[in-house]
Amino acid sequence: MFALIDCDSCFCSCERVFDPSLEGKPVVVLSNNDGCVVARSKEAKALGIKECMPFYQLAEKFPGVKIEARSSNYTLYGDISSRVMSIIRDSAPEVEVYSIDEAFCNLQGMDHMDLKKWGEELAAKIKKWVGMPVSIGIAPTKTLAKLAGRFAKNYPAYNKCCLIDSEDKRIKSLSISPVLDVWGIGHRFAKKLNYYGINTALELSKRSEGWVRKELTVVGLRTWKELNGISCISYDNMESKKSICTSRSFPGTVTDRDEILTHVANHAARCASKLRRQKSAASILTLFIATNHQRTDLPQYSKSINITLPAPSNSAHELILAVHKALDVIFIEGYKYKRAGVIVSGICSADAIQQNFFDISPELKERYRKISKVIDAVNRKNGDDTLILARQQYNTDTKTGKASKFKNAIKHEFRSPCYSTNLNDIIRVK
DNA sequence: TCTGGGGTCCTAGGACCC
DNA sequence: TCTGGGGTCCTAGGACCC
Repeated sequence: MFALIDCDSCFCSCERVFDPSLEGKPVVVLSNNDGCVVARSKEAKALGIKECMPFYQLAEKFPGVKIEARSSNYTLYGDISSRVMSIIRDSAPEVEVYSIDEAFCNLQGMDHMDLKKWGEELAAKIKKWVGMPVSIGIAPTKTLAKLAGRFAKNYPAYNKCCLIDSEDKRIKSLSISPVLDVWGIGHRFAKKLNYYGINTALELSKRSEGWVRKELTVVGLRTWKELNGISCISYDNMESKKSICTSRSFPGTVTDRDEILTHVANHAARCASKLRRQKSAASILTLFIATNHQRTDLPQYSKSINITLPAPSNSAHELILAVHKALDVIFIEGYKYKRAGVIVSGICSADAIQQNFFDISPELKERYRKISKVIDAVNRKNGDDTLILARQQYNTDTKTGKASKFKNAIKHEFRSPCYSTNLNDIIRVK
């Protein structure tokens, strides 16, 4: 059996942990640049606020309604999440952290227990110890556990935990679930299925294997098997990512090549730091730049390019060198750019890097490695971006001579304090 | 008139997830 | 004025190789 533990309105609940006045009110959390809604409390969902709704439209669509908005504060959410995950790890033998607000547990060897009771107690413990409300679904496959989790979330009678442990319960739950509610079926597939007269999960599960393979590819086929009780989405610890991406939209638009270079240099440095944190290195770097695709009235341009590095690397120096080369190839003067990003892939362990004869000298490599180590140590202690490479700075203040990294900085107008991780914020709150 | 079969790599895009 | 960011996996077409 698998259990899915899912935080209820995760980001909104995190905000409420430290600001109980938000309890019972419609709360939304916004994306970077306060662009659009990425999380909604139950009350906000009830109002009809849709996921990904642009923030500025809230006032137009809900005049006179008091909606509490917060800018996203990932430092806070990450810390609360790790507390929740650590309680889950103490309660189950095998835990797979699926996302910031979800974890799967493999309950193998716990068959003798009352799993419904186990789930209810775990949910109560997480609420009591961290203040985070969670819903738990338990079933023979992950896809069915996800479905059970939805029932636990939507019907208070389940007391935060829904168990699908018999054929009757499986059929019943599939028969009342629209296909769109199934994990792995998105809007496109749902529309297609509806076209063929398939509206419930049960109807999908009764189609032939060959038909599902043809219409929904091998991915859909896995979902179909899982709905039929055959577990085939295996345990994946996801500790080492296969690709790492850092990208941002610019608050306005950018036309200057050098300014874009500075942005992507920062993205590259961030990728390097993420690679070092998971003790790996990447051999391929992808750079992409794009104009604002929503502004159909403006000329559009979107381009990406792959650079194969001479040898896998996790040093900011080498990745920045690569984005510099990459940008020279794809940048075209004259467009209003809105977004740029760096993806690193071809990831291997940092201890097992295959040397390349044509790479930079081992002495230089060693210097870069030492510099990275110092950067990590300083930034761990003093906060991200305390120490950066020169290429990452936007300009130098002519009066003070100090480097500024915050030209065109991201907007976070309604950001809550980092209550649980930043000493100054903790003191201020007290 | 008549032109194979098998493979890799790259690019681009689509679909899904949170 | 104002529309996010980070992932995974799959497919299709083109270029190129033998």
